[in-house]
Amino acid sequence: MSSTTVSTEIGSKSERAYAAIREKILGGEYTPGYRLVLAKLAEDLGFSVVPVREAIRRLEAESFVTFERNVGATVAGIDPTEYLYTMQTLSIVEGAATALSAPLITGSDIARARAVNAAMRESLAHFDPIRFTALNLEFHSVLFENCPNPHILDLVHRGWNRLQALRSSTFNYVPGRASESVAEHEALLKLLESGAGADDVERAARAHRAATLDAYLARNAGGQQDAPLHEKAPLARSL
Amino acid sequence: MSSTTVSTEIGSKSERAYAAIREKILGGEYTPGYRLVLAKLAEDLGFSVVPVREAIRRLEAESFVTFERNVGATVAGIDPTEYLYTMQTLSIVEGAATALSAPLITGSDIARARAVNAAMRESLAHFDPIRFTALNLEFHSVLFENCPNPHILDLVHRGWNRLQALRSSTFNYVPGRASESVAEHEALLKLLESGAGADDVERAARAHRAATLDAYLARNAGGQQDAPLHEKAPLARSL
DNA sequence: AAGTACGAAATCGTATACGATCAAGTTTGC
DNA sequence: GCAAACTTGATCGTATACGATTTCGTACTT
Repeated sequence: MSSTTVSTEIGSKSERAYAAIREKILGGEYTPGYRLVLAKLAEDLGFSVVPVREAIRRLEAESFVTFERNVGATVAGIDPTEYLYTMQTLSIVEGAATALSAPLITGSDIARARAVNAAMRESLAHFDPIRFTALNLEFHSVLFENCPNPHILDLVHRGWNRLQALRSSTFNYVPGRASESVAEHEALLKLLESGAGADDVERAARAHRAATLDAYLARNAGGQQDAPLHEKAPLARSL
Repeated sequence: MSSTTVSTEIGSKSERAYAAIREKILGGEYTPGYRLVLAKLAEDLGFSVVPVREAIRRLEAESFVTFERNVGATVAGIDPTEYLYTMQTLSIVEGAATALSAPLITGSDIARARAVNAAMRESLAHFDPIRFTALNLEFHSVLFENCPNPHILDLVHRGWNRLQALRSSTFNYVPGRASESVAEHEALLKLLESGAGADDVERAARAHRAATLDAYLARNAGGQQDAPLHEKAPLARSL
């Protein structure tokens, strides 16, 4: 990243520290469980502890790290329950955002989404999950970014960030689900082209995400420690 | 000066500063537009500027104040557009929370809600809008607090906080709407007693909030500066 | 008289220092 | 040998100080 940040560094040090730490978490340099020590971070990043502390508190608010008083911060880990909560919440807010976007979507938007979906199918054939995940975000972005309510849009972005923080692309991988997803994308586009009502769009968008979650839950049900998730599984399907 | 850290005081100073400032905003001591100067706040509260700054940043994240670099924080004001965004977002997340709570609700929950609703009707007869607003939160809390997804519940709480920060109880007052609201509450309770499905509960909960928003929009449409809100009005009804 | 340049006051942003608190390892008493 | 109390090391929490930035008033120019 950084794309040649010119000599005049933009933003306050708190903001730069936030961005830097966030990148290192998402980039995998700081793996879940890694302890983020203020003094060490400040040393590494070249800042003082105060802006680093502010960055950490912000990352805590966005659930990238957990924070314990007088103990410190650790990178948030992969937790099946958290994954379920996040996916369910995202199914709700993203469904709403997509429905609110639908009336404003243009033909060229749909064309672009269709091109992205084609690229997804291709990346699937080449076994490139990284690219697939990136394209998946791009596809859905086209569908929800026209949402005229910035609060809802913000919640959607937070949800996607959280999924990234959970490393869901490798975490929730379920064989066969990816190709299903591509097919559902095409169905979604057809629905939008047909000028369907907001309710139908919302339902379809929710169902799409719920299907991914269900696939994950179904796989885990066959696994070993299935008690806690089974108990909450109905939540995934109820909406 | 903090030579004797009295054990009665709990939480870090940042947290206490946050709580104190938040109370003063909600209590009306700091009205919208009021400039929150770090040094002055620190003086008033008896803390140093660092924890106060942290508190301010947190309040900013929750939209209680707006913050501008090198300028400072001001208490967020009443903005019809923000009100619309907040109500619409709340209709979505609260609708979902209520629907997810519905299967877990007990008979005594419903009895309590009904009692609260009776008190609302009474406070309406005595022209006590403060009490009415407080009871309204209590009523809805009974309906959504069983939501097993803490992320969604958190979003609902943020929405209600935001409404408080906007002072919606006086801001959005529409004659006649309050009594309608009480009637809709009873209908909601009957729906829950009938064991309706999650979809129906969600729709009803959304419609209840959308009706309040609609009443506000309808009143404002007859007002003076109606252009910007009219443009966004369809959003309110679409979900 | 209006607009601009400049300077002083106000305020935020961050560095540094030190006290407070917690976890863990070590000693002591039984 | 084991448990409880103590010591120690690491880390956070906050106060204070100072530099950076913006704002606003004032004088100067046109």
